[in-house]
Amino acid sequence: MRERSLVVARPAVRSLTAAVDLVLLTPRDGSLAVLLLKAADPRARDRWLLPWDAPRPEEPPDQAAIRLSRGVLGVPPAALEQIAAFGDGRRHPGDAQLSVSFVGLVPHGPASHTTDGAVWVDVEQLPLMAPRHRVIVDAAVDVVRKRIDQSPLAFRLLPPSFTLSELQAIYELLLGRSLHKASFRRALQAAFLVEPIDEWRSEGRGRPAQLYRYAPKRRRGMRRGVRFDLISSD
Amino acid sequence: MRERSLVVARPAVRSLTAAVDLVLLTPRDGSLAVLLLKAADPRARDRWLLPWDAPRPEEPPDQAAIRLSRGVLGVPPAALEQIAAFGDGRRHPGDAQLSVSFVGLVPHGPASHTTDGAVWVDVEQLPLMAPRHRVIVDAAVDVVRKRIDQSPLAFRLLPPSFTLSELQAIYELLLGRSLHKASFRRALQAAFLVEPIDEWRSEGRGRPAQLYRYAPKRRRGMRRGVRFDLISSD
DNA sequence: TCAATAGTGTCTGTTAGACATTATGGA
DNA sequence: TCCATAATGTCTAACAGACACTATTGA
Repeated sequence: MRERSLVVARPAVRSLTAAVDLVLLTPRDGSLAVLLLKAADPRARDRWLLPWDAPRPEEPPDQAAIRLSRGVLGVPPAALEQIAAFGDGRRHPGDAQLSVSFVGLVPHGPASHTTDGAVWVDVEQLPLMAPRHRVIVDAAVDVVRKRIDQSPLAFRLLPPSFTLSELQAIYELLLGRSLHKASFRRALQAAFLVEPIDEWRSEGRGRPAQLYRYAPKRRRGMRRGVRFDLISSD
Repeated sequence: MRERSLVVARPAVRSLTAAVDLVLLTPRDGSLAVLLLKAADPRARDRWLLPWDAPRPEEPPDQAAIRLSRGVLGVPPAALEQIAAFGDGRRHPGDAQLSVSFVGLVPHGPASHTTDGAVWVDVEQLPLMAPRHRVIVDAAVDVVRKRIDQSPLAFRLLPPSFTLSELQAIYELLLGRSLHKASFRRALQAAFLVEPIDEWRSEGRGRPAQLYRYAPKRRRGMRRGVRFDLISSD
């Protein structure tokens, strides 16, 4: 078996064309929006693009993602997570063989100052895009939904002090479903994630809401038994 | 801001050196083992390596990972999941700028036939390796533990028919902790993942165990409220 | 006073985990 | 017979989700 000994021999690195593709998400009008750029050339095959670029020499991919965010928004994202590397046949706007993709979360405030040609689009109403960019956006939303209960992503979208209703709204947006108010607050208490500060905020009509701040205490003990939720049917 | 308009202009792809690195895991002696290769050159900086290679022209990274597995084991892995792309400063044995890494699961049977220079090593007792390979192995175990309850990874490590005790042992191995027998079986029943076949297997002393086969029915409804387990402390 | 939102108390069905018990083979 | 393993029944504490209720403001 010649194939098998080849592997033990010293492999040699090889070059390929690579891009860093960035999915910036922000809460907007009660739903999640992704930042898309309009192609400079109107005759371009793909009218709408994710921000992307080739990493510069010696530049790690996550640094390239941050640079992309600064380029379109002027600020780095409040949270940045790698999605995956996509290198299948699906077409990339720059025909990169490999796409290292990231998802960045952006709070609502600074999100409005974008460069020309950049628009926030509801993730449920995407326009026609390059096939690879399309799957990257879908994967980005999946990544956020899977990691939200294991990293403080939601808090990065809020100012230092916030009401529990605001926090719940962010969770509902990122998870894509509504949560039960009392259960949400009980779970929060049990997790020792937030603590109340001595301030209240009155917003229009109802009773003023107490403000909280993110103050994670030591993590709780082990999670319990195996849950077989959401098993994919292979 | 000149920086900002640069992004809207058409980026150009650029080449960089890339590798595909593969973490093959198998159950062995009651713990998880990873396949390492001994460096061909004994004066090499890194004595122990993960199987890796540059992807061939036009070859998707996952295909390169399967090719690597065939090279060292003669067979493709029973399950393959992408870990991530690592492109930070940590040193790679081939000095690749970017590592697209995969974790493959291999059942115990065929796992013994390895090429010369390939050994199975307990993941808890890793030898000195290149820094990037070290973080890739750690990330591989994390990926398996996070995806095991959302994809049928455990079943890929078992023959078509198996006892529930064998299945539980695989879960315990992959999760790295012991599970409660009655709860495990209840969860299994509730998930409609397996069905009994009309066979029993007697193994040594005790009562013979009924054999089961993997037969996932339609997935269950939504999972319930937010769980704040295992929140990382930022 | 009403409307609207914040926040809490209580009940119920589900279930994880503990424990005990039965079942069934081999030594 | 004793022992080891399989498999199941029962109890309890924890908890998600539902519902109702109180609290507190602006209109």
